[in-house]
Amino acid sequence: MQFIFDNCDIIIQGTEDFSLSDTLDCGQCFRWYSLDSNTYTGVVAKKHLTIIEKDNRIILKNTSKTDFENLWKNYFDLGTDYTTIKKSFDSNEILLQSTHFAPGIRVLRQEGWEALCSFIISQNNNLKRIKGIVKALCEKFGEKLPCGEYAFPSPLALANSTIEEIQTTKCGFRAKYIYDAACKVATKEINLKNLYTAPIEEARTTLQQIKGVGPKVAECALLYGFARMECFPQDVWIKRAMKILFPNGLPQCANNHLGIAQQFIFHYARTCPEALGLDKKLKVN
DNA sequence: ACCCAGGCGACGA
DNA sequence: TCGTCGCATGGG
Repeated sequence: MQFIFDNCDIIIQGTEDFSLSDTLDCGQCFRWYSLDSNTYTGVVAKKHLTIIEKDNRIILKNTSKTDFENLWKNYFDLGTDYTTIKKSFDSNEILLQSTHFAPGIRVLRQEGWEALCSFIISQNNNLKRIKGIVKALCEKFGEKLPCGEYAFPSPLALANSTIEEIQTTKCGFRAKYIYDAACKVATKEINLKNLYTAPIEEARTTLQQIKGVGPKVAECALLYGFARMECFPQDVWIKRAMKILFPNGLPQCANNHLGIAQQFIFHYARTCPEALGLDKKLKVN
């Protein structure tokens, strides 16, 4: 993978391990929208970005070398060698199929608070509604940026609001959970900075002190928001896949990259359940 | 009308 | 400790 700085654009060459649709539409993030089949736009950390994919290149439009080095390179985890990781999965047939199905998936390194809040919203919900609620939350409580887009709301902005106000975003019963998370984070009762390096069990326990955060939401927040690649969120799709495709448990070759394996399996299972025998009526609890 | 959605908390046994 | 049920809202 090579990076070329062309005026205000960043051109990424060698994109066999990076596809916008695979990465941004695989269910891990909620603030990216496709304008057409090869253009996406989104906001991360108060920065708005348009990205184009064409001719085996990915172009970050109208940004800067500073933002690329300080934000985007880390956000898209461009320093990690996915070729080697995917190769390590090849000894298992199902993992091989899942990496071949969407070879351009990369697990994003999202902001911690945004990931935590977004995955609280994700519970008993679907992707379209999650994105709609997150969008409404940003527009109501987030800082308006010069470009006209909105940043993800700070914990303090939500803690200074009320459950009733938060409910206007149509998040339903999750409003009280969002509020509790915002209060605990804003007051530093829970210090998110510790979660990057704390022992993983301690990090899980800490997050589950928040109302509405159980094992699954905590696991997602840690994986997507705090780069804890040893996490393996088990939602209904992963549970179905485990039952049918991995009845004897995950193969050992997945152990060093559980979070990445999970994302490939999740996307494969959710996108083509029939071909894999993953009937939606399959009970997993 | 009914069921489901990247679950979780409350409650009863 | 473990199973069951309700939960807000919208789409199929």
